Amino acid sequence: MGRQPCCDKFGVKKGPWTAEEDKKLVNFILTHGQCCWRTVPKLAGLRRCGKSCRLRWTNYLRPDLKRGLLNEAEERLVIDLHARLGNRWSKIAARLPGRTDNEIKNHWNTHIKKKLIKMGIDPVTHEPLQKQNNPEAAPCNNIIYDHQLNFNGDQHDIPNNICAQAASFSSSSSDNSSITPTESSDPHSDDDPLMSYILSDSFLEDSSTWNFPVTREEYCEFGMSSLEGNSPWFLELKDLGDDYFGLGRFNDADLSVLDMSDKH
DNA sequence: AACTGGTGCAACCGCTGCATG
DNA sequence: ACATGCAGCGGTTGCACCAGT
Repeated sequence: MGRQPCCDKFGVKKGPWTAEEDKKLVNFILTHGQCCWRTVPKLAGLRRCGKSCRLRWTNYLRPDLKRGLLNEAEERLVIDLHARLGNRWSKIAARLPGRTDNEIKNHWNTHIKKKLIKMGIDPVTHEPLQKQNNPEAAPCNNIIYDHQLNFNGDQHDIPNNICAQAASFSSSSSDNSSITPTESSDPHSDDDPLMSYILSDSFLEDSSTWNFPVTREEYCEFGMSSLEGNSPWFLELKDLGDDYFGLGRFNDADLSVLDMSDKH
């Protein structure tokens, strides 16, 4: 029958993570890699549920995370992706390197939703609000896309490599063969190479759009930008360097578990 | 200075699909 | 084939912080 239970519910700590717990989790994952969350709390010496550890790592401790508010371009990308994918936050997050589903979901609920309502757009259907009050009104699907990411225009906040790949993608895949039927049926995907590329599987498969640190030094450098200011232990960690972790560069096995390009 | 309401975000809860025995 | 566990996902909650009164 089945497997062993994930974790016993007794003695499992809940609530905000302490710096000490963060340190233990990061140390464990950098040493052993990201696998089998069920065993992580036990092996890392944490009184947490594996689920909680996974969440903490993916939403907060992961070194490739960007911190801070989404910029204007990211916000518009989220709106466009939401119009196409709905509330599938993980799918949306997969198309925004360095952003988590939780972060995007929160940003959507606290910022974008209100903005759209203010603009007279239903955040669920992406249709004008008055259209719903008056079904007779003429359709106005372009209202959102008037300000969408324009491949030839406002793309200064999108990483250069993504734009470059979008350009080559649009020239090499004129038949949109890598786009799912649902996505390719979208009336807007044809005329926006950047969106077509981002929605395509090629985007997710192309690891060059991600910049994941592979050493502890790089983790510290990389992580500093995201955790600086709100995780005092991280300063300490940076100072301790390899002495603290007792390791230098990762071996191949470590690298393989750190490759999360297919996870989000 | 104290209170109140709004806001933002981290973390939890519960469900689902897939894997496992 | 079936029961069960796990990982992942989306919805929701709780709390800290801040601005306004």
